[in-house]
Amino acid sequence: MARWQPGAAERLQAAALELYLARGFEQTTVAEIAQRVGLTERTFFRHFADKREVLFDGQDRLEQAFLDGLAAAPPDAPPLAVVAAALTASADFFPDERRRWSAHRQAVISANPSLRERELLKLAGLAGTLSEALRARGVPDPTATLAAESGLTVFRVAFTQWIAEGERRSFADVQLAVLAELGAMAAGATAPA
Amino acid sequence: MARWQPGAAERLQAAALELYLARGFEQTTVAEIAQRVGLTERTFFRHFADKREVLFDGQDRLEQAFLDGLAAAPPDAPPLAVVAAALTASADFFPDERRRWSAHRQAVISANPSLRERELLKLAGLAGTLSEALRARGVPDPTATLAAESGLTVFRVAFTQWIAEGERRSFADVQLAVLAELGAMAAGATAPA
DNA sequence: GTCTATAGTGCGATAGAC
DNA sequence: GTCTATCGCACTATAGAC
Repeated sequence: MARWQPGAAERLQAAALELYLARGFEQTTVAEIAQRVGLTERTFFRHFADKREVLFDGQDRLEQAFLDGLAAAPPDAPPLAVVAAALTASADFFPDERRRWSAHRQAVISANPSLRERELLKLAGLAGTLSEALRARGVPDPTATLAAESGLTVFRVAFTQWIAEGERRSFADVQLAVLAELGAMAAGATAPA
Repeated sequence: MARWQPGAAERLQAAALELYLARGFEQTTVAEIAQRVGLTERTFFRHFADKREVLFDGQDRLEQAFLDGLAAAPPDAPPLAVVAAALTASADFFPDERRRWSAHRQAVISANPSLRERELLKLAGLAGTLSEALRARGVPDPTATLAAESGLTVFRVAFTQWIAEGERRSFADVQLAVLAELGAMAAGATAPA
């Protein structure tokens, strides 16, 4: 028999989310999380940089999905269309089966300012990656940054709606609807009478 | 003579920014900041919730400026135009004399992820306030959220440009240029060929 | 795997302003 | 007397150093 069970990181994540949900983020100590899966505090910090980080992984894969979708867009597509392609590619990460889990995780995050901070930093990182990729395609600043940030805004708004009570549409569908709404809003403000 | 000098919070802020700039945020202890202005650690935490917060105040006044500008927009203005009015009102907070100081402060923040997190939380708070105000004007979601978030994106991009080396335009001018660029980008993506 | 610095909190005491 | 700013001390947990 193995000296330690495999999947330490995954077990720590599961235990952390449970405890954060049950008694709140601040009321949960790292020692408790580690103990629950038979590990030590020290081991927790070997896997995750800090107590918050345990809720934010898989970000790399989401980022890669964005980049893949972006790369698949036609070379001459306008910036916002390129971003839309990236967003579409990300929809695979949010199948209907994941909706409940996403809602739980989001509830924990939304309830704690320090977790909100970390979430915003991660999303800002995604926006930075996207705008960087746009610049690599030849889109100049500030257009690249504006397009990337707008894309992330669509992503966030769509995600919030997707996990809302009673929402039935797929993440992809919600995202398309929000994207259309963004276009309408921008057109409404710029269209001459 | 008074037992304590007035303006404790202001003195703590000044000392904190100096030390953060000189030796870095993490390398500076709260005890050092407090000692430098003749106060104790405990008093620092009476004025600021945590070590980061000392760099983020006056946020309330900026928020109020946004709201005032927003309230001054005509009732039938489209959402993004209302947001533009709020942005314009905020320009008073960034006169040319403040450009250098803003750049220094931003350098400290940008150099530290934990400060970036706090900054993003504050900006998200502003966006939340704006979208709330739009909803109060009768703008439905998700348009209200999209307009508010887009406005903050413009604000952030403009601010970054305003403090960039060699930039001479006023904050108001930069912001207008970015706003126009956002309109062009949105139009470019939605306009049929 | 242990040891330690530091952030941050709770409660109480003190000293001045009014 | 009340109110408020400050300080002192004990304490926990995070996070990093050794």
